[in-house]
Amino acid sequence: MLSKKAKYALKALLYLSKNNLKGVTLIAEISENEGIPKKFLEQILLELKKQGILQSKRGKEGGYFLGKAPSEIIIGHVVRIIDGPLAPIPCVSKMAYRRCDECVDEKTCEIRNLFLLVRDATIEILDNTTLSQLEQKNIL
Amino acid sequence: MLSKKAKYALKALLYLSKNNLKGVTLIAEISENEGIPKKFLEQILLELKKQGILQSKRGKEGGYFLGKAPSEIIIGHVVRIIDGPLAPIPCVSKMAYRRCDECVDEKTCEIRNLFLLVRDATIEILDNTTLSQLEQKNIL
DNA sequence: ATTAACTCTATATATATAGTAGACTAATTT
DNA sequence: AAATTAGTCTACTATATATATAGAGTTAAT
Repeated sequence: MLSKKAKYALKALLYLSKNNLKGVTLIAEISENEGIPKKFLEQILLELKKQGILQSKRGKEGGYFLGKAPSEIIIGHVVRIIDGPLAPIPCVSKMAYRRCDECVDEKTCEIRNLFLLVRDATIEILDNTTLSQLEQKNIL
Repeated sequence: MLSKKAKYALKALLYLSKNNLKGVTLIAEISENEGIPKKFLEQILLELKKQGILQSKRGKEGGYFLGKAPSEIIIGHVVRIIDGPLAPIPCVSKMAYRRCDECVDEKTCEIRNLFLLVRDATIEILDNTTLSQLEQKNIL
């Protein structure tokens, strides 16, 4: 499940990507144009900045801009920053593995082996899509 | 994300499938063997019964048993019964579609078009796996 | 000095998840 | 018929997560 927070993050990144040549962009501008609550968006952008996805300029004439090229920003990475692991259950997570309490033998757990496939399919898509590729998806 | 409830449901179905020839199985037995809280499991099995996945016999000598053959029980169906839609966002859901509040043009929404792929990949796996196939997954 | 804009921490509210409790109903055994 | 066993149903509670909101603090340009 993609949270609204993560969806907002992706919307903001798309907006920033489209406006990247113009220099910095205000949080308020993104908020208004994309319909995202401003104070909520502040937190999201700050987190993306701390993770190196974005950069910012403070004070008057300040704003946000991309921290790297759109072709270098991986969607899976962004979603993980905001929502945590992509894995549908903790026991199939690479980044935040956690054993199941009840599980006797993980290797033979049928449910785990099935949802490993789901994880792999999800990761395959999201870790192989960059922000610049995402921009192209506005046409079917 | 697969909830613990849905994982419990799948564990219970696997257990019932393995014991299907023996006749009925007690909730208490499944609970003890699979480490699932009994009263919680009651609710889960009841829901699966209402949806035709399971059948039960009440009173003394009663218990649960599969409502159809393991090869007829689709894992995607079970997960939907317990957790709701498989779609990662409501706007890509077939069974529980809901438009996004902020979305201007859904067809050109890049995020939607990307997560349609994720949905399709997930559905492809879960709707093409039956309970009998899941049983086979205990070997790698 | 003033203003604009990002930064940081705390708090609030709503919803979902996970689990518990107890009374009720049905079927079997004695 | 009574006792026992086992599923059925409804309500409740606790905790966590998601979705914000508030406000004081910091930085940089004019």
